[in-house]
Amino acid sequence: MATAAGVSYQTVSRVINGHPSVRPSTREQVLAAIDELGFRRNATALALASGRRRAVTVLTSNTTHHGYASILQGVEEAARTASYAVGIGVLESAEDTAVAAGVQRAADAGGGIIVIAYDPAGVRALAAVPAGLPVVGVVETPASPPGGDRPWVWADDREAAYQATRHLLDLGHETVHYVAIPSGTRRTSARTSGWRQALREAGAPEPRPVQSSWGPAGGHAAGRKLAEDRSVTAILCGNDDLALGVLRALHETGRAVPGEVSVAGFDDAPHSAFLTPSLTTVRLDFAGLGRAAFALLHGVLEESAPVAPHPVSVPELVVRESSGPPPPDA
Amino acid sequence: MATAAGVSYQTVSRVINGHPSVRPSTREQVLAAIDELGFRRNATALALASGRRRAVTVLTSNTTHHGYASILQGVEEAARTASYAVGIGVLESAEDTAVAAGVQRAADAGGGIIVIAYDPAGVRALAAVPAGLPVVGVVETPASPPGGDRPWVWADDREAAYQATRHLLDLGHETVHYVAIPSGTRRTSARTSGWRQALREAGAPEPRPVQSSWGPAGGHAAGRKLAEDRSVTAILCGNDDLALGVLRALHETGRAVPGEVSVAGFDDAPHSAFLTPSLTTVRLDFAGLGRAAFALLHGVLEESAPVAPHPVSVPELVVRESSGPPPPDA
DNA sequence: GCGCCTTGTGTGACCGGTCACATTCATGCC
DNA sequence: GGCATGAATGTGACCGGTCACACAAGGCGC
Repeated sequence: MATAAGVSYQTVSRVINGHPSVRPSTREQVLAAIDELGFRRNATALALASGRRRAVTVLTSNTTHHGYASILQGVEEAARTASYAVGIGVLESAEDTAVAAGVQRAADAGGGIIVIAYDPAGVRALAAVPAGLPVVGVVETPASPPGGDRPWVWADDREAAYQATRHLLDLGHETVHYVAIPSGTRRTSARTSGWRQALREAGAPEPRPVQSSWGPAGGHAAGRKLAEDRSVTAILCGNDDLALGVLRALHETGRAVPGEVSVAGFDDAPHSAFLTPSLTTVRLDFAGLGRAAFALLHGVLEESAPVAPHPVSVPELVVRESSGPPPPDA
Repeated sequence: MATAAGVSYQTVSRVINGHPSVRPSTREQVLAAIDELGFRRNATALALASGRRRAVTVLTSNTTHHGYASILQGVEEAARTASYAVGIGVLESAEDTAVAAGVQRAADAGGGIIVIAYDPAGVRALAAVPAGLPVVGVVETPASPPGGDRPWVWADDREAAYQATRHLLDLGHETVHYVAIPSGTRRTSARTSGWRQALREAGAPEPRPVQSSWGPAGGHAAGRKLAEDRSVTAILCGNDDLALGVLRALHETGRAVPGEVSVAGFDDAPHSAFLTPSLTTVRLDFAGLGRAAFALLHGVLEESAPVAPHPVSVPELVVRESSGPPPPDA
């Protein structure tokens, strides 16, 4: 474009990049030509020449889970505002080769990487990102995970679990059972430890957490098991999908919610408010988390970018119909 | 890398691209060097030089809806297999400027574009893609929409709606009311017309569809309205989220499902099987749709790629608890 | 034994930008 | 008036590859 329309060639570059020493009249000429020809600078060439890619790749094991999808949406929103392209890589499994392949792909894409490190695949991927690459992890627990020294953002899952458990205990339940999502690390998950802390503080017995999966099917299985135990009056679930399965299992076994058993979830998925009974849960701002992750990464990539101390979104307990006092005879 | 390790420079390129005339011994040398140095060809440089980007950008108005997220996951899966990078662009709204900006971003990314054109924003985006750019639309209705001549894939929504409506009519309902998702086009949506066709064939009265939104809140509002009308005994919803809201509204107004009113959804979202009552719905293979979209785009981008006549996934009716015969006195 | 075709490899230009440096020109100061 | 100074612009190299050639060596036919 340059030469033909305006007068020079490098000057175009200067105009685009807002270089100060360009005569106003020249600038306008170039601008006019740009406008007329509908010129857009080639992102690929720019990336090659400058070495920077203005792109971020989100690495995750799944795009359909509510939390993950919301984080992705948050990242995209922030990236769009900053004129960054957003790429996505799905980790096929937690196997080393699959994880390595995923990281490779993200690295090949150039730009920064955001890893959703809530589950085993994500945690391993975060750890597998070669040092030196700009990366931010969205983690459950901040205390140096395997991919330790990397910057991260998090929602305070521990606090959230604590709040939900407290809520149930305050209603008068003797203790609260916990159906856990798969943990990303070998160590106790933040959610589990928040739950445990609340129990300890209340001097309540600590039942063994029921390990489950991510989806409602897992919750259903766990719920069937817990339903057998008549002493169970309160169940906290690692996420709302799990809670849905538990609710269903309780229904099938004829246990009333919240009459006999109270159930609380985690995440406040969009459908949770409309279940019957509607689900008591803890709202987590995943989209905000995604935005924060991008902001942090942006700061890593460009020192000029705002490096706001990443705002830990405060979880908010949402009390609905699925929780209530324990039955009088319990 | 080249020169240092092996012997030449261009030869490396030949080896990588599997050019036939390279002496086996040379090839092995180069291969060894590549392996040793952990060399990976720079995707950016490749894109610049070759003009092709081996990437696909998915343009959508939302990443969190079940169907959309599943399509994205399907695209990613197929793209991963073909060593394509996957980008994502979210359309902020259906406003012309927002749509144009989204399309620009996708175009700037290079490579191909897949537009999820189920809603107004998506439909407009598909239409706004400049001719000549490789694009595939995931559409609701194939018959030349505004972005007419562009290749597309679809699930047979019409047939799906027809099946669901038939199912309810076969149970003995006099007619079936319909809660509609926002249509992408001004014309009647495929789902609506499938529903209508079933009614006509059965000689059933055709109530006016209730226009709603995408989420459960919209379904809830629609459900409240329909619940007032005691003659309503069967409701088909444009998607499972809507159905969830309807279910909730019916519960709130004391109408039994399926005792008094039957409800059917659309999509078979993961939670639908676990609702109480579990939801009768039509399963659509969104992930498969995403894979098909990519395959088609791949064919457009590389003539060598398999151009399988895109497999229209057949919708499958899943009958669960939420549908049953109408009450005897209706 | 010579020309010719085929095979393997190297060279130079180019993709569309950025960067470091050279150049031109007007200005201000002594 | 001569000269350093800074603003405005142009030039050449380069980012890391691909592509269209040129070119050397070996095998074949006559």
